[in-house]
Amino acid sequence: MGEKSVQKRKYIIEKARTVFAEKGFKNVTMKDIVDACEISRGGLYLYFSSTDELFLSVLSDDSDDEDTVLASISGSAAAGDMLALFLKEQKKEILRKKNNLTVATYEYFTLHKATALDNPLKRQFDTAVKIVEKLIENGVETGEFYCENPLGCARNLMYVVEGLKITAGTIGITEEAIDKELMYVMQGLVPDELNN
Amino acid sequence: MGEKSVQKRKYIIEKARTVFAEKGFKNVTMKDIVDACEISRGGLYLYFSSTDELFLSVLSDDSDDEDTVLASISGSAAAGDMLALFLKEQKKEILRKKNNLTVATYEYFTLHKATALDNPLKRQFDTAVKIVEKLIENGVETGEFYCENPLGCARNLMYVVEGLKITAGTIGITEEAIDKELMYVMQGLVPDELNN
Amino acid sequence: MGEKSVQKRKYIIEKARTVFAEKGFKNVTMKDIVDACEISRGGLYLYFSSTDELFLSVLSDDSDDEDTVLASISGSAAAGDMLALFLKEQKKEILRKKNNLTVATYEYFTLHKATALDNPLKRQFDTAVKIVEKLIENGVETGEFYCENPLGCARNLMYVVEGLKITAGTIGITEEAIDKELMYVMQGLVPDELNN
Amino acid sequence: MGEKSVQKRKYIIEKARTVFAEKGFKNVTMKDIVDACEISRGGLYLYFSSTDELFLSVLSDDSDDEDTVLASISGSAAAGDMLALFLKEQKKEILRKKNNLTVATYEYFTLHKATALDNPLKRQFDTAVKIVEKLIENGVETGEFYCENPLGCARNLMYVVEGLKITAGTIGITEEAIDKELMYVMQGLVPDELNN
DNA sequence: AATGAATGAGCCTTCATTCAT
DNA sequence: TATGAATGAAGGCTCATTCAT
Repeated sequence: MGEKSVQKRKYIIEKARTVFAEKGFKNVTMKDIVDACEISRGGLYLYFSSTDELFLSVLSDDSDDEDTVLASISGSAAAGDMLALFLKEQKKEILRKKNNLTVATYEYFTLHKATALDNPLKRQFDTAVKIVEKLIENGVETGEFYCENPLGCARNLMYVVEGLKITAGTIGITEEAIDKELMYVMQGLVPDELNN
Repeated sequence: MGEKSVQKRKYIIEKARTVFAEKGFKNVTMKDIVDACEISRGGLYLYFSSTDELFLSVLSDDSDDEDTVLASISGSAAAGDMLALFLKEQKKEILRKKNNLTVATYEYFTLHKATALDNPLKRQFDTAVKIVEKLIENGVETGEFYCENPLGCARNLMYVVEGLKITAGTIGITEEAIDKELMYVMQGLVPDELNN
Repeated sequence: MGEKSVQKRKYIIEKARTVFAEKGFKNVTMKDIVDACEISRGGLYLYFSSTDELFLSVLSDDSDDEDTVLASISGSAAAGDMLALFLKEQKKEILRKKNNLTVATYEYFTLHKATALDNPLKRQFDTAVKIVEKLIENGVETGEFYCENPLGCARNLMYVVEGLKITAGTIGITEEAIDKELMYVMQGLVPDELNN
Repeated sequence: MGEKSVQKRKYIIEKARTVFAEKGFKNVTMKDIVDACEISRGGLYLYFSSTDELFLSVLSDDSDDEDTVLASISGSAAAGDMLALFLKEQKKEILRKKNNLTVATYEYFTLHKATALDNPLKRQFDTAVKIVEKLIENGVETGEFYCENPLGCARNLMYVVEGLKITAGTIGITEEAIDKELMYVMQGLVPDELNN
């Protein structure tokens, strides 16, 4: 049961991500994965015994990436710059066609009704809110931002991001529309005297 | 040919809605519908020949309801009251367990990539934005609201609503969290002197 | 169980014939018949309780026609003229697209393995052979034909006709090819001195 | 991809031939084949994805055999002997119960209306006519046969053979009747002085 | 007599999963 | 470890047949 080849496992997860991003969750068959990986059916089962397991692996691999991003943000640059950086990452995520797991993820958790605790979606959302809250608090301290309710503001921002993500994957959205929307949220944070 | 029995058609659509709400779109089979309706396989095909067709029927039946709601809002009450009413409807929609088609709808339009024109999701979103924008403008005129960019503000509100909807359907969300969030958005509209 | 309406029964049989001729036997559904007749499903069952029964009815109705043709041939004209008339009928049968039941009939009797006695196909074939034999014998008596083995010759002619029928329905055949073939058979009957 | 196992493919084709011979074409389901082969449903689909495809494979496998026969006839024996050999093959074909594809083939090409070019039925018929014509011409040269119109004669013979085939498959026919019929045709070729 | 909505058996097809090699 | 042929459960769909009106 060992890890066989960690490298191959990684390889499968990466290929699988593009497949899930393209086709959602339920629509993906083991054959899709097998074809994308150019391995044998049996070979895939050596590493993952179901699409469920594979999808969860893709997801947790994903949050590794996200953690990395969050870590890089936790530097000591100006709060405004860091928030801008964070939003730039979010925008990239919203726009990426090839690796956008949003719908697949929603599909998966609609099917599986994860409890709050083991729901990575919730974990990710909460983490992001906390980060943004911290950034805003820092900004308020340095006078870059003006905000009476950093947590509310952070939450608001993240709900907007969720709305943008799902809109992008279904209705479709232009880059300009995203910029406009994120800009709108940012401006709410800037002190009035700087806004003009 | 006729539509057989309009009543039975309605009945199937209603049962189907609860099934789609529970399981999303792709995960629903004709058999699920048949079981939910307690009719025969052949009987279902008399009315709908695929889950696609059935889902679109559920959706358009749904938007009838929505139009009614929007119509009722277009009354002549105070802008603030009307916006509150609108948000109350949205909250009901976000919370409803039994008939929440959000994820199914997103799934459907991820699969089908409708063009902007025939995408009811877009139509609904745009309509809602326009309504909210109008309400805000009215509110600004009467002095109830303060807002320099009614369209931007309306769009922001609707993205938050989308974010709340999808969150409710996947991560899960409490009524309090929704209230808090909608309240936060509303407060952004209230003139400072009234806010304190 | 009376005959309900003999007229309607006839009507259904006629419509059904064109359907069987177009689509063969197994390929025909009750709906095809119902549509062609523009009656209700239940209505059809009042007259025929299966495609089998209906097809057999079409077939025996058909042999009525054939009997009529054969009767008309049994006149007192010259043998050569009568054989020519008979072959002209056969040619019409071979060529008719709309009402050619050949393949459907073969299909039916492949499925149902009728015993020799109740096989209308055999009855028709044998009757035709007997008629042709009689005509040839008459022709030999009057000196119009030369033939040492009228039965063999008649049988040969009818096998050729069968071959032409099935060829027409599957490979396809031109009118000229049929003429050439029938002519060839006829010439074998004409005394040498008349042939030049 | 590979053809999986050539051996199994052959095996399925052979079993399928007996099924088509027994039941015709349209009447055969994938389940019939699966049962005859004693393999799984999925297993069959690994090799053939429809009865159409399978039937065409049976047919082309069949024409391999036929080509062999034709090749063996193209020897240098006496024309009469070779024609006798050819007719013996035809008789075997007409009589065989287990593998007689005649009706199925006619059914298939009634359903599919192949164009003249890709219709193997036409190809086979034309080839056979050509072979017989050649044999008759050879026989005439050596004085074995007497015939003023070898092509017409060859065509006549082959239409008779077609008639016998379809008769055997539907009405049923005895070996004696076939012998008698083929004999009759052969005698038409023998010079008068030899006939007595 | 006539209608046509409803039923359910049966065939088609796909796909997760197993297993001999 | 790795392969891919084979399996069979499950869902899609059609159609002969019934039956309440």
